[in-house]
Amino acid sequence: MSKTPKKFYAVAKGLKPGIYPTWFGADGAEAQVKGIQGAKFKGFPTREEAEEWIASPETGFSRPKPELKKPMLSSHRPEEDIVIYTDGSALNNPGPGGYGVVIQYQGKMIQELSGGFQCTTNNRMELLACIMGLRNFQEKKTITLYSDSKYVVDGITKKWAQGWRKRGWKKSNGENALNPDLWEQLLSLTEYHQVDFRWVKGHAGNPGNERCDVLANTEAAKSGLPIDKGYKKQL
RNA sequence: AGUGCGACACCUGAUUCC
DNA sequence: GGAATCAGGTGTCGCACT
Repeated sequence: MSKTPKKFYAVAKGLKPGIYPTWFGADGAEAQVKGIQGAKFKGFPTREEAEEWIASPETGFSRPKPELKKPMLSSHRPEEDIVIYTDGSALNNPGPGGYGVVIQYQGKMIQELSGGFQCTTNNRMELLACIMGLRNFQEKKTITLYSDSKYVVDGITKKWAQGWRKRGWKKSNGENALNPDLWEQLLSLTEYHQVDFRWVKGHAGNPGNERCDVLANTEAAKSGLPIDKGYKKQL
C-alpha cells in the first residue's frame, strides 16, 4: 500500500513555527500543534517544499472544486444518454458495508439503488454497485458508468478480469484473483451491454459520486443487514 | 516463494477551525 | 452537520527485483 513518505512537517502556526522531521515525539511536529488553537501545519516529502509552503501558508481558498460547465448542446451523443454513478463503502473494512447507485437518463436522475451487508469489503461493494446498476437494463444499452475505484475500472478497461477468468481466476502472479463471483457477473453484464467505464476521483465534488457515497454509507450504518454470502475471508 | 514499488478506494483515531 | 491537518490500518490490483 502506499504510504506517502512525508519526511518534513511545516508548522506555520504553532508553539515554535518551523520545519520538523518527525510527527511524533518530543522533537516532532505534533507537539507543536496539538491543542494549539489556530494551528496550521502540513507534511511534505522534501524540506524545500515545506519551506516554500511556510513562506506563503495559502490561507483561505478551500474550494478547488473543478467547475463542470456542461453546455451539452443539441449534439447529445447517444452513448451519454444513460449514465450510472456507483460507490461502495465498508466500515472498518472488512465490516458492515453498502453500495450506492445513481442512474441518470439524458441528464435526469431516474433511479437510485442501494443495499448493504453485515460484513463485506470496500472493493466488493464497489463491484456490486456496478453490477446492481447495470442489472437494471434488460435490453442491450450503451451506458457510461462512473466509479472511483481503480480496482473496478482498471479491472474492466485494462482487461484484468478477462485475464483472470481465462486463467481460471488466477492473477498475473499465479495467485487466486479475489471476488470471482462478482467479477463473473460484471463481465457478463459488460459483454451484453456496451459499457464505458470511467474513473472519477472520490470526494472531489462530483455530485453523482457524492450522492452514491451517502447512499452507501447510509446502508452500511443500518442494522439487521443481510450477510454477503460471497465474501469469504481467506485466512 | 519472498521483498519492494506504484495506484485507487474503504476505514479508525487525534487536533484545530466554522 | 461542514472545512482542514496528522497518524495508524485493510481491500485489491500490476510491476520489478531477489
